[in-house]
Amino acid sequence: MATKSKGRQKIVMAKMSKESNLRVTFSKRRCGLFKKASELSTLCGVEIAIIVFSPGKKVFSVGYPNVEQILDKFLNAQDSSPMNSTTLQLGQALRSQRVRLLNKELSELLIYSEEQKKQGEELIKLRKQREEMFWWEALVDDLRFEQLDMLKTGMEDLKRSIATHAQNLVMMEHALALNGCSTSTGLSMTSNGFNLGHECGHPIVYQN
Amino acid sequence: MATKSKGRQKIVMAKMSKESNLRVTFSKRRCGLFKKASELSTLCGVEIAIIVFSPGKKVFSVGYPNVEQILDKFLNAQDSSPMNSTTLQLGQALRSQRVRLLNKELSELLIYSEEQKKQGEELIKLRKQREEMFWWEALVDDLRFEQLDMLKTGMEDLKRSIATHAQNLVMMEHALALNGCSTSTGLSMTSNGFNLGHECGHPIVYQN
DNA sequence: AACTATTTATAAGA
DNA sequence: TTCTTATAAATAGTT
Repeated sequence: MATKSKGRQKIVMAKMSKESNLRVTFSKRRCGLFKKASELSTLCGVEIAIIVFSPGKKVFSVGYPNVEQILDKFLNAQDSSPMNSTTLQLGQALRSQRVRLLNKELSELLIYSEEQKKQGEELIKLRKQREEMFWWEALVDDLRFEQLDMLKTGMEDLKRSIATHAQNLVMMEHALALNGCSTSTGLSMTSNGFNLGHECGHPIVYQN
Repeated sequence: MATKSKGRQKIVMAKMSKESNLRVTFSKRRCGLFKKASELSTLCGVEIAIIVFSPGKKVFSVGYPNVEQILDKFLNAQDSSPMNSTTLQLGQALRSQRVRLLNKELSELLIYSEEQKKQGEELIKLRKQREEMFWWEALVDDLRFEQLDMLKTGMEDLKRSIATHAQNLVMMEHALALNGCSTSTGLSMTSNGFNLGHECGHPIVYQN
């Protein structure tokens, strides 16, 4: 009786030439691989994840207990620096590879947005996260970039001079008013206290 | 002659009880698994990544062509929204699951930093990425938070009033000088042009 | 780490 | 595709 088959034959370790053979081999070996992974996880009680892209670019994945969790652990574990175990979780996340990577990506996104000279969603999100600074940025947005450098010097001088000249300016405002100039939009309109005290010995407050 | 060994025996699929056996089995099977993955990748020309945590919590990983690249592809592939294929890569990254996740983490980090009332490294990094706004933030840093709200109103009024009052202020400076007051730190010291033109019909420039 | 009897995976053919 | 079969490969228990 002739043998029904030659049985399993040794194959060379190189990309298979026949497309049809390749596809069936991929399916068989992928199943075998996933089974081995399952067994390893069960026998040794360890976590494992596998991601495979098929010849047709479809993605297959398994994970014990699940893929996402293991990827997260892996990505964060890349930070090998030994540190105080009492450090807050957020403190750890701060230094993690993943966050550093994302900072890099964010940086690229921000540069991209700026190069495109439009305010991207990311910039807006970041602004919302820092609400106490929001108004500054809104103010800056109102000015063209070419004006900022000049404005910078002007404002810095202004900041220094306002405190020392405050009382003089109030006096001058009064003098102007006597001269018939409108003060309806002037400095003295400020209804809140206007305090630059940390550079002065004592707060100087404008009032109507 | 007695058989030297009983050979390979069938085992039950459950966590191995003997710690020593478990560790050696983990090593053997992990090697076997990685070899199978390598073969699958070579034979079928596909991308594959495996991540395993050992019983001792050490992380082992392989990837063809490399782990990070495959994880990135996998994470981004999770974003199933079909979109214009001509969209820029950065535009795609903008919408990717990974970036969204990192934005969330960054947001939490920023909130955390602010709650701790200290300027964290992340805030500083973000500042450096937006250098054209850097000086504004440095200025703000010089002021205590409680002062900011008052300063806000003051500065907004100031911005509006400076343009219309510019010439009047110059006049007043001169008047003050005549009155014997020092002008060494005054507004008129500004040596650059100081332009707030976009709110005025034409630029108004201070000069000595 | 090496050995070997067995189990398990799978290439080829139907 | 799925099933079969002969053989290659992996590995449990032992040294």
